[in-house]
Amino acid sequence: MSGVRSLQPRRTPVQDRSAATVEAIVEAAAQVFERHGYAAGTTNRIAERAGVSIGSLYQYFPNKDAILVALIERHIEEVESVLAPLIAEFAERPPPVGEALQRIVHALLELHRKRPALHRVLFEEAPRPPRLRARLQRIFDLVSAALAGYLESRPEVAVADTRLAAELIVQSIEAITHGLVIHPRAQVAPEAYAGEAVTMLERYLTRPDAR
Amino acid sequence: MSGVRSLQPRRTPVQDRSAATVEAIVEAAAQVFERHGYAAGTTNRIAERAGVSIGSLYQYFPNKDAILVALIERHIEEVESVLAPLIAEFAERPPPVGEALQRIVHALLELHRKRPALHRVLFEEAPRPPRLRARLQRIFDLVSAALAGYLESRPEVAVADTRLAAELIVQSIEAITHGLVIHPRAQVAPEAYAGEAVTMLERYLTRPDAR
DNA sequence: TATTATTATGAGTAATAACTCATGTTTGTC
DNA sequence: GACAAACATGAGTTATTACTCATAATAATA
Repeated sequence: MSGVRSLQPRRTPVQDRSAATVEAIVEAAAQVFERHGYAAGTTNRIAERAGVSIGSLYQYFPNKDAILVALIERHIEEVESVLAPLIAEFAERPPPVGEALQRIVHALLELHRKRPALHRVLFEEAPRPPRLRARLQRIFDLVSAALAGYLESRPEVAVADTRLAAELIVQSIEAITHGLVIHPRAQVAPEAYAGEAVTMLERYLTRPDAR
Repeated sequence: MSGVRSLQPRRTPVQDRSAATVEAIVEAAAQVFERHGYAAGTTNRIAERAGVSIGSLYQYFPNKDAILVALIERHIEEVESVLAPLIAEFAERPPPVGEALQRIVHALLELHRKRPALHRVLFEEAPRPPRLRARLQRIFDLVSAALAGYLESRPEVAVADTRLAAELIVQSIEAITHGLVIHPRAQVAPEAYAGEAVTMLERYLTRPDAR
């Protein structure tokens, strides 16, 4: 469990049918982890669910962790594809703070609402290989830097340290959406909650004119 | 893995030496889970670490989950013992919002800083039995209600819905301290970060006088 | 001291699950 | 159609681990 094990595939798909096999395995893994968690999500179960023999699974994934990594990378790409256009737009035509926050929170909430149980497994229960941790860290830093730049560009923003503020906001949004989606509380509607979170962040960043 | 299994001990300690055995097992479990995680934290390892035979372990804990539950309950009691006096004091002599937030955040951060790795196992990696989930939910609701009452009592608080605000604040503090402690980022000092979080929450709750 | 209740022991069992490999099948190429 | 490369198979191996139980040691009690 502690040795350095490769996450590279044994064999890279060449023909279409093997590409389909790999895709089936990844999707099956998502469903199995979703239902059974990481520990009880056995490779045999994944293969069965994918309609593929256990041998085929190990043709393309050297071990169980490699399947997990494939799933996490998939999610990361999804997040990037959602955030990148927002960041680009905010750099070119910076909208008011309220609108910017609203759109970020909304986009992330939508994204995470799709498969909450799977998300819990990927980001809480399962072990996170170091290389992935580094990658997530890099993304976090990039997003924080972009947000800090945006905050600088807005006149209504009034905080002492935009860099620190950006880090706090990214962390807060991440933590709040995760918490909301992964550990839902019956009491509060997600929309009302998310709306209030936006209000909180907006009030933090801006002070009303003292006249 | 899905059946309803008792979490009650087989045998309740009567003599002092058996009480010491139980204590040794619980502490050993903390250390083993801390180092190896839940899945790889085997009962045999726990017994060995406790200097006790595996048979003794199963005299007092019917299964592995029961040990986990004992650890979580221990932590819950710790949290309660920290929050209860604060809540009581805030109800009697409500301090300014900034001070109240500061003290809550500081207290929770201190508490969670002690054993971050263990905390990750207890609250992210390991399965959470339903009964425990219900208990945590109840505590969350009680704390939120108390905080809402406090917010009502402070004139400088200016939010539309104190109940909603209280829920958001509790959730945010929980999420931020967990995130900070469990997934530390080298970039930012925890103190600066926590301080900024307090600022954020304070600005959210209060608006400067418009004169 | 004799008897009983409590506590401790640890080799052994049964179940599970990650992973292998020898063999068979399909596809592409000439 | 013949050959080779790619792909697929699944029974079996090996290792691990939660948990049991028959037995022994210690403490309380009469």
